[in-house]
Amino acid sequence: MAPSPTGLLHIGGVRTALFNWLFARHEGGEFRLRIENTDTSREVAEAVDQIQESFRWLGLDWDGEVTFQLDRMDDCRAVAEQLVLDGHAYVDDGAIRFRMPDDGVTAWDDVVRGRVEVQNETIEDLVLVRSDGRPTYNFASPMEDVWDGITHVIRGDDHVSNTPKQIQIIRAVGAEVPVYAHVPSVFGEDGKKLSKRHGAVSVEEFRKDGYLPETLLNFLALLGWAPDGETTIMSRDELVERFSLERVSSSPAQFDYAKLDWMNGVYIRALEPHAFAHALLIWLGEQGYEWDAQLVAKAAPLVQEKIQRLAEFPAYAGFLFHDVTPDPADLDGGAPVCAAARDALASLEPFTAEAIEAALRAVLDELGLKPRQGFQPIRVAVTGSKISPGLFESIELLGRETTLARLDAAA
RNA sequence: GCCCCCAUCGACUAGCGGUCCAGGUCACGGCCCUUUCAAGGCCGCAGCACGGGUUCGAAUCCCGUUGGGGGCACCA
Repeated sequence: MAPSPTGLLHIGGVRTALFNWLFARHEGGEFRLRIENTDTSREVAEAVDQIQESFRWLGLDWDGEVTFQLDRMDDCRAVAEQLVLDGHAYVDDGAIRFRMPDDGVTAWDDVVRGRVEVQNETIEDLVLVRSDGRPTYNFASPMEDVWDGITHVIRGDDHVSNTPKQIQIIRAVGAEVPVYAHVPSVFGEDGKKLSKRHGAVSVEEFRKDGYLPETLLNFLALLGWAPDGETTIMSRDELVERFSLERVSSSPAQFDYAKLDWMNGVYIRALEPHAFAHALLIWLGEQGYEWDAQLVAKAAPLVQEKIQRLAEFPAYAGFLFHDVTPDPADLDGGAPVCAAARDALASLEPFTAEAIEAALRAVLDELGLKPRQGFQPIRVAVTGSKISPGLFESIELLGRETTLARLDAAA
């Protein structure tokens, strides 16, 4: 995987990285991370760290040290000078250009696209080394592939047109040409390039929105690849075990946020309760919430089946951590029930969900209210919202004192 | 403008000549369950872009049309 450090890691780039990683892990090979920073003018200072942090969070571990393209500037220059000596390149306006063949074709068997042939006459003599001495991407990249012993280059299909150029260079230096696999791009929901207006696009944004890394990997793997027609949910290990480049589709896919949400819900529900609580705690911490960990852990099971993203937790369970201000309209004439509920709960023992339910149902019976009519005002009074976790469990967690105060206020 | 690529339900896909009047998942609609919201269960809607071939037989192979995308830098 060879990102350029121009900003946050894009989700499309992650998918390309994932395919590389899955392929390497499946084959028992190595997954290498290289930063392509030859364009110093576009480099963003923190990008290198952020990219690595994103990969770490996703669990896409790379082998060996991260390499930087710019570190091999001198090596590239030396090769370019040799190519000039060999007659494969020439000096032009201070830059060094590669001499492309004028006829014939350059071809390769792309693992996802099949045989690709390009007429050499359509390829111009590309710049190897700029007049300021820095190598260009199309020169440094294949040279590094050679030096690093890269056997498989799996990248976005925007590189298809670069491939014949790189192959020519590799041949000119007498090295072995790697296997290429060009994976199609990922589009937004309008079929256009995935961009900000579609929603989250960087790994950091998905993380902030409360998606789990395993969801992202599973979802991304299915964008352009499928093991069969049935399987949808696959663990990291299963993905590694079943992945094959040959089954990567050659047609582009659209990013479906609704399906991502559904899948994240599946993963959240599959978590062990303590693991879910842990994920919640980590997320809350990252987002700057300073909520009581004990209470979060207790609240977690109440919402685990209800939310699809960790970021929904504050809206569902916030009433346990701060005051609420119910909309009077939502109380909908429920003052009498709230008053009766207050009395019923005032000295209830034990103050448990089970006992609370029994007591409140008795109240509704007395007032001749249906559950739907009676519980809703109480819910609004206690949680401040018409939508909440289970009412009785919520009340138990909230505690008697706060519950009575809120019922009083509503009454 | 010049090269190149792609094309199955709204979306992701299975299908690699007969087992497909096309299967799975999301979304959507209905019903059930139910203290709200979810979750869950059941049912449903919906597709081989179009036109020619090849073949006994095509979603699957070939050609064209249309539509979409990518590339053509001293960017990566």
